Parts: sequence; structure tokens; C-alpha cells
Amino acid sequence: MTSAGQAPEVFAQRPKRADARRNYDSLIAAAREAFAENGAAASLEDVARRAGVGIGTLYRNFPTRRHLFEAVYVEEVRELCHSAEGLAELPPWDALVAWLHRFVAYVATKRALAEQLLRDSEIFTSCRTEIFSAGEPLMRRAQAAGVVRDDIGFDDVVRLISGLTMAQFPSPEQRDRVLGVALDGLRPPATPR
Amino acid sequence: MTSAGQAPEVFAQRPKRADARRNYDSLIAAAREAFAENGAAASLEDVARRAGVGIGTLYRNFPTRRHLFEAVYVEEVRELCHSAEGLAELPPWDALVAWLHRFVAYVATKRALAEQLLRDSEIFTSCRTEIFSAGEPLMRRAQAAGVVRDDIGFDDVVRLISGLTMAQFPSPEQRDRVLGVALDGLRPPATPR
DNA sequence: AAGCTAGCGGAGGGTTCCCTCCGGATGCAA
DNA sequence: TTGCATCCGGAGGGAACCCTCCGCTAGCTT
Repeated sequence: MTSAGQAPEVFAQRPKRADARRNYDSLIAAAREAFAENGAAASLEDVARRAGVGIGTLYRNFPTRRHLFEAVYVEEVRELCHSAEGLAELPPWDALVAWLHRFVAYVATKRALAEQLLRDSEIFTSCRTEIFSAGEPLMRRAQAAGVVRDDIGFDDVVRLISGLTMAQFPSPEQRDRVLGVALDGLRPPATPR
Repeated sequence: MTSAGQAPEVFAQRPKRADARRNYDSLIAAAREAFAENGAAASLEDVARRAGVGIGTLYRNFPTRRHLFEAVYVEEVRELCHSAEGLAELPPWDALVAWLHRFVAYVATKRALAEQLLRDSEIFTSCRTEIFSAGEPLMRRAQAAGVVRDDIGFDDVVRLISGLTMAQFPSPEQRDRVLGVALDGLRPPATPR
């Protein structure tokens, strides 16, 4: 008997035994920390140490550095997308802005991660899709309401916001001020209001 | 150029003998290539190989990785600042936009470099000063002419543009479109607030 | 409670890179 | 041309990291 045929599933699958699942989770948490701290080149042995497991366990769960990378990334994206729920009740412009603010927080910490994955990755495109289906409706609603210019697409906004967040800001105040400028660029050319 | 005369001692000094100077220059060129290609973690031995010199020569000129890094960075900044000359003849808004476009090209290739130096570096702050003295006058002129909002500073613009450029764009068209949006955000509000 | 097996840890061999050191080569001044 | 201070190249020891392998541990099932 073999394990079921190869899963086309890009996502690493979570193990089934209790202790294994525990290890899997702390590995992801440890990797999140290590990557945030030392960038994408963080030592895998250090990750294992942080997680309190042997290096062998790390490799069993994530055969390559990239697997680990992607697992962390997917986790992050999931949280971000989840946060889009409940915003539909706000006015169109406010809803969009609120979500973009969360997006900023997300990108800020995931700089190194994104850097690696940007090159080429099935994971990345699939996460992109997920992000789009979370945020694009907010954008379209705002455009329909006439509070956002309609000569641009959601992907333009994503690049704009995610890019500017990659810069390092000395203070949250400045970050918000700059974000405000960018958001002003989204408004229609001659909106009163 | 702004700061002529003797540079701060942080700058590696160019050697005096002809062959040594040649090596120094090809090392910087090689490093520029290698860093652009493999990111900040590029192997120093690879840099020496590209430059066609021994590893010893590299270490004699640049005792640490950071020295080499900074030398490349300074070179880049110099070129950028130099490009601000001659823009004073354009109309205020056009001059600013033209320079920001060059700035974009500069940041695009120097991502990895900046990433490293952002943390803490005397060099970085001094280059920052140089960039400011090149670009800030353009900005102030535009503000004085009333074509740029005056509730923001030049450093806000720098962060906005440089950040934006760190994102990766699938096409130059999209990059320019997004840049356009950001620039629109710089204009004064259509209606006074 | 007993057996089966998924899962664990970490030693260890291999690779890559860092950086020092010194005998030999060479530009430059006299 | 000659002398020498400067500069060159790359061998080599050490450190960090990658990843495999296998004897042992401990969940889960019956």
C-alpha cells in the first residue's frame, strides 16, 4: 500500500500525529521569527534550535528552505485575507483604506519573505489570487461609488502600497503621512468632497 | 557635486599606483554586477574572480564586506546626484518629475544594497544628505510654484518613491502608471481643505 | 497493555565561504 | 638601468552551514 498518489497540493501538509503537529507548528513560528530577524538567509539550524526540535525534524517537514519559506508565507497571507471580512459594512472608501492599512502591516514584516518568493513560485501566484479576491471587491465598490479613480486596477494599488511599505520609516507618523499621500493619488481627479 | 575636497575617512581611499587603481576600479565594477545579480550575500571570492584579481587584492582594498558595499553604494549615489544638474531649466513640476524618474531607476537596481545599509551606517546618512541637496531644491521650487502640496516634506517624497520602486513590476508601463498615481498624490488638493 | 510504526534527535561528512599570510612580481623615481 | 616600496595572487586553516542517516522514543490502535 502506498500513500495516496502525489497530491497536486502545493501546500505542505500538516502531519497527523499530535507531537508531530506540535513540532510542525513551532517550526513555522520559529521560522517566522528567524526570517524576520535575519532575513531570508537565516540559518535553518537556528530555526530548529528556536523551535526546540532537532534539525532532522525540520528537514522531514520541510525538505528544502523554500518549503519552509512558503509555509510561513501562506500562513501570513491567510491571516491577511481573513481580516478583510467584516469590512463590507463600512462606507466604500473607508473599507478600502482600512484594509490597505492592514495590508501595510502585513507587507512591513514580510519584506524578506516576499523578496525571495517574488522571483517565481506557484505558491506566490496562488496567494496573489487569494489576496485579490479579498481586496478587489473593496476596490471595485469604491470605484462604483465614485470615490476612487477608475483608470487604475487593483493590482496597481497593491504594488503602490506594498512597495511604499517596503521602505523603512523612522516613525509610524511619517509612514501614515506618506500612505496618505499615496491614497490621495487614488481619488478621482476632481472629486469635491 | 556638493562635498568636494577630502571625503570622510569612512570612504575607502583609492590607491595611488596605476595597477592598483585599475584593480580597485574593476573590483567595484565587479561587485556592482555581483550584488545586482546575487543580492547582498554574493560571494566575495566570486567578486574577485569577476574582477580578474586575487582574493588577497580584494581584501587589501576592502577589509570587510561592508567596505566594498559602501564603495559601490557611494558610486551609485554620486551618479544619481550628478544627474540633477541641468534640470533647473525645466518648469518646476517637470523638473521634479524628471528627477524622480531617475531616482526610480537608481533605487530599482540598488534594492539589495540599500537593504543592507539601511540598518545603520555613517555612509548612508551622508549619502542621504547628498541626495537631499540634489533633489530638495527641485521640490521646494515646485511647492513655491504651487504645483506640489506643501504639507509634506522632501523626505516623504523620497520614501514614497523609493518604496514604490522596490516593488517588482511586470512591465515598465505598469510601473509608470503606478508612479503616476503616486505623483498625483503630490499635487495640491483640488479643493482647499 | 502491548505492539506497531510514525516520528524524533543530532552526529557527521561534504561543501562553501571567509580571511590571513608571505614569496614573488612590478610600477615608479632617481 | 637600477633599487625598492608597493602591490599581487592564491594556498590553506578555520568556521558556518547543509543535509543524510539511523538507532531510539513515544503516540495511537486494538
